[in-house]
Amino acid sequence: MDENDDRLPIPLPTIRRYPMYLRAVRAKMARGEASVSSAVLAAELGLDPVLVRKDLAMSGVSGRPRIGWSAAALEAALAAAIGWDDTSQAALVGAGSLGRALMGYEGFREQGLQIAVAFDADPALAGLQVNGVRIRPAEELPKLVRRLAIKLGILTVPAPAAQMCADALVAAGVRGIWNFAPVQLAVPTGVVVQNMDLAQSLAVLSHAIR
Amino acid sequence: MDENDDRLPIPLPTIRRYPMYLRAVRAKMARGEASVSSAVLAAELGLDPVLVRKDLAMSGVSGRPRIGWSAAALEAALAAAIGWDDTSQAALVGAGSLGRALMGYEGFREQGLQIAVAFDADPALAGLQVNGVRIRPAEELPKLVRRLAIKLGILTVPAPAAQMCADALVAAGVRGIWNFAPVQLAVPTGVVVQNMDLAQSLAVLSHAIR
DNA sequence: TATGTATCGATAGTCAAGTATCGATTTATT
DNA sequence: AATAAATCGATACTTGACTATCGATACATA
Repeated sequence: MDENDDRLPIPLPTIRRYPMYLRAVRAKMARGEASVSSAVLAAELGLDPVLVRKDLAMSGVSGRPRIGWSAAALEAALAAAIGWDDTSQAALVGAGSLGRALMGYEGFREQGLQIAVAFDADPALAGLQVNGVRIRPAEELPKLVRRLAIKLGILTVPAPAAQMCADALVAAGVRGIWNFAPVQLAVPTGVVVQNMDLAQSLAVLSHAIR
Repeated sequence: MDENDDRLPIPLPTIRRYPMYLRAVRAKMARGEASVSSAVLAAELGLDPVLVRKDLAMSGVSGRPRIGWSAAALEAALAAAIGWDDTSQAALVGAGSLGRALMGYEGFREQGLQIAVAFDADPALAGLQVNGVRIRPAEELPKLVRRLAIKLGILTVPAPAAQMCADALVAAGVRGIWNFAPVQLAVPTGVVVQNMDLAQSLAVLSHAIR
């Protein structure tokens, strides 16, 4: 199902909302409902119905007046749009407390993500197993990531080590990095970095309640 | 220092970038530099110099041509704008692996955040101590949060429990919730929710490398 | 002292996201 | 069969963030 529509590039804000829609749609399916309407989705998620329709239309499916959208079709289209339709393997670098927390997170499965390997520079951690994945010494990263053809790296190392680890991941063939370190990474074009910065989020919150 | 400027409401994207600036400025101060220029900051952070100037101007400080901005003044102004100038206490709810990882995170200190108490429904966790903070049974939440006058809640519980815990926090007087659960919380007006949704971030990444 | 240069600050312009409105379509009801 | 109601889809509008340009300022150097 890789008929990847050149309809239009989907706006980033829309992509960010897709997981919300996907969860809501899956919940409806689990309750046996075959269709969903923009009005109901909007009410549940606190959005404008028009925005919901626009977002869903970007995925390529069409709704039917008076009925809504086919839940099954939506589920498939949304998952495909965000690349969650098939499982992709990831390498986690930095098995500190945050890294191990992510390794233990069950939710990734329904997001098409599987942490296939984990690495840490600390020899004391090597050999430890979390959620069925063994932590390996950092030296094995280049060979293993390349051999497994892993395209996604999860970076949960302390800030000073982040750039070095990112370089190693890129050199091993990774195409995207999910960066939890509070550092602006420099990567070659073609490699995508998504920052998961706690500080950014916290800043918005504490500014709002100041 | 609560002369909270009615200059202009600071745009949200700007607020999100403030932590980046703040880190960069602090790094320069640590290296003994008294001034920073928009050009240098922009280059380091991968931004446009004009955008940097606009962002920094929102904080209320003025730069000097040919010199740049006073690092010390910037540091103070940025920290004040995002409410990191004085330490605020937070209550963490849900001491699972993610919750404990956050409790162990050292970086919060320089972001003016101190996790003062932690709660969990699991009696097996109650009494356990992480990073100097003891985990308490959930029943004590209402009384303790109110007694300590805590204004910020960190929600790291499983999705089904999130709304209930949010309600409890709000009832106890919390004004802002940092929500790590993949759920759209319903809260009364006046209470701010900031979602830290792993799925949103992951969606952008896996869509980009699809 | 005069000139050059790096830097800020303000104005105007562009673009994208979100909002509002209204017509089109399909099902339900009488 | 006709009418009503609910919902989608398309168009225009508004808002806000970012970008580009240019003049103003202050320090360095000759």
